[in-house]
Amino acid sequence: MLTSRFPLCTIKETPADADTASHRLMLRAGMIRKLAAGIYSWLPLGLRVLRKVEAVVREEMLRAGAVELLMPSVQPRELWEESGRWEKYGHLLLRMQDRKEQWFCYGPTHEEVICNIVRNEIRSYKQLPLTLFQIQTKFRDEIRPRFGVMRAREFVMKDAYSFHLDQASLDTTYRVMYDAYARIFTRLDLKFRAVQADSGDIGGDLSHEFQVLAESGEDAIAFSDQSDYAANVELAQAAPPPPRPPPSQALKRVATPTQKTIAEVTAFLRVVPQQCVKTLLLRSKTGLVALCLRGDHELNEIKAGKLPELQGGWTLATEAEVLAASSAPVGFIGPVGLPASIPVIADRDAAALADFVCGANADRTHLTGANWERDAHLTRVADLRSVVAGDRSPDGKGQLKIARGIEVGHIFQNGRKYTESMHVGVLDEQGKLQTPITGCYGIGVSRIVAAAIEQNHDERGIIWPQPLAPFQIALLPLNMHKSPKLQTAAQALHQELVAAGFDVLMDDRELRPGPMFADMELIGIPHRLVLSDRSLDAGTVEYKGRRDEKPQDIARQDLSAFLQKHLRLPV
RNA sequence: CGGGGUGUAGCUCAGCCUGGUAGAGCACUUGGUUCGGGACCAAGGGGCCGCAGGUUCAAAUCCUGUCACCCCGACCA
Repeated sequence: MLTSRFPLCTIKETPADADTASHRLMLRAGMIRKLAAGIYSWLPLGLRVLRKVEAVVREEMLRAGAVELLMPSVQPRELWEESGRWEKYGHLLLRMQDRKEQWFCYGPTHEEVICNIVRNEIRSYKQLPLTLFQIQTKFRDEIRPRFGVMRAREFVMKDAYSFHLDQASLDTTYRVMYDAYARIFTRLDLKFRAVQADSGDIGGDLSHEFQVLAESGEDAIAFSDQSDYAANVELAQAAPPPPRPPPSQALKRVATPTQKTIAEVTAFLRVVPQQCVKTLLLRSKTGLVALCLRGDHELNEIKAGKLPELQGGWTLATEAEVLAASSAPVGFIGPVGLPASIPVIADRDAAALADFVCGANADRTHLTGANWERDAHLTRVADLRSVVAGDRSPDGKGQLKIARGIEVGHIFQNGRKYTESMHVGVLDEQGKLQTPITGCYGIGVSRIVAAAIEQNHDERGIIWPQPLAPFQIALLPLNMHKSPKLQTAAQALHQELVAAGFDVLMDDRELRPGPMFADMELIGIPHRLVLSDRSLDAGTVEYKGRRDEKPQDIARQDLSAFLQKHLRLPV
């Protein structure tokens, strides 16, 4: 490919509304352009990268036994009403009407459509298990799109759905997909972790996320430094604390005239936050609920949401409700002496404390030497808190560390959630109608492009991992327009490289060397060959890897062997 | 949805307070010089100042409305 025929669209200045490295570099390198909030065009250069990701994903899905199909991006309302998600999906669903005023949505995901296909086309257990996938543009009307294509409203996703008659079959496919995902991200040269995850609104039981490790990631993941335990912090558990020691102190009231927060109380009473219990009053559908946490821990709202007492949603109690229930303002609530009608649920670590400090349910007063059972009723113990770095891993091996990640893949087992509501049925060996169980498996194809850049860039631009690079080799003949013999040599080398199967971009613009080098480094082509009259006379070609400090001269006759050795042929 | 901000040339922005013929740098075109790390000189092209009303002899500038976009939060596979 010649730069004179391939619009590079690079820009020197940093665009105003680019917040992260990948967003900035994708705009500067001319990969994408914004059309509206969270909606981007893929320019030729960006599309080449997107296609490379797709190719790897497609190849590995096919290798894993999945079958490709393509479903519509626009879907009728009726289908979504069957699953109940026309209402439930909320504002994330982009709705629209056709000329007959029939309602449609732009598909944010395709469970409904795939179930519709399977229920119409698959009749017999002999056709199962079946895994279908597509690579498709999706639209989710995110409240706040940001970071370019990382959290866009319109994005490219690979989604796969598997159908099974029994759990063992689903487990097998789930494992196959897990392995295929690991192979995909390994092939793309990304540093990633597979982590246990919350299945969220998709619903279901078992779920793993594939997180590309990056400082700018929106998710926090916890992993053991000595085992392969890894989980999203939404879900991660710490090892349970040792049993509670017996009480050794008497309960004592202390005046805390102005101290409301844990930090103020611990400073005033000269105790550590680990010896305090903080109490949160929540308003649930059925009444007030008190949750107790150790002073240095934070409530994990996803874990809390799974408590039976909080089914159907909850909010923090208002100041008035707190005052009415505990006869103390916010800041002085504690588990001792709360009305019996309020269940007290303590996090495991809070429940393991003896002789702790807590609010006294009286204005400007705290308690020291408080103990569960003796002083405070304990309805139940649960895991309620978010893990912190340094917690012991739940498998007993090592300590948890916390890193940030970009979610690029998510696999779920979702039971019969969709097949039941969508009335998918197949006949089993006995001729009995069975509702299949399903798994679903997503990969954020366009997000991977951004994630790869987050992991691979420097101050000059992108540094593509070879499998993602839009071109493998940048061929730069310096001042070629001045030298007919250089022109001839450059064209010959270009053709030779193309014939050898490499993706080559030759810069035939009449540019000075500086801008040429800068452009090729910005767009991140991993290998650079420079030809000049000087090198021609010396019978060499200059080679420099994108990460190399210095270029090296390769004898012209050795070049082919050199490249075969250092470059992988494109997929 | 709440709070804050911005809309002026392809990009980054000045001009607005204090109304009076539309600006700079970068990018682009042409000519010349330069030529291994984002050159220089000269000459050009390019803007209904987001949109709609209003005030005024006169509006990018003041007023009202509206739309879009950005940031923080809430929210969110």
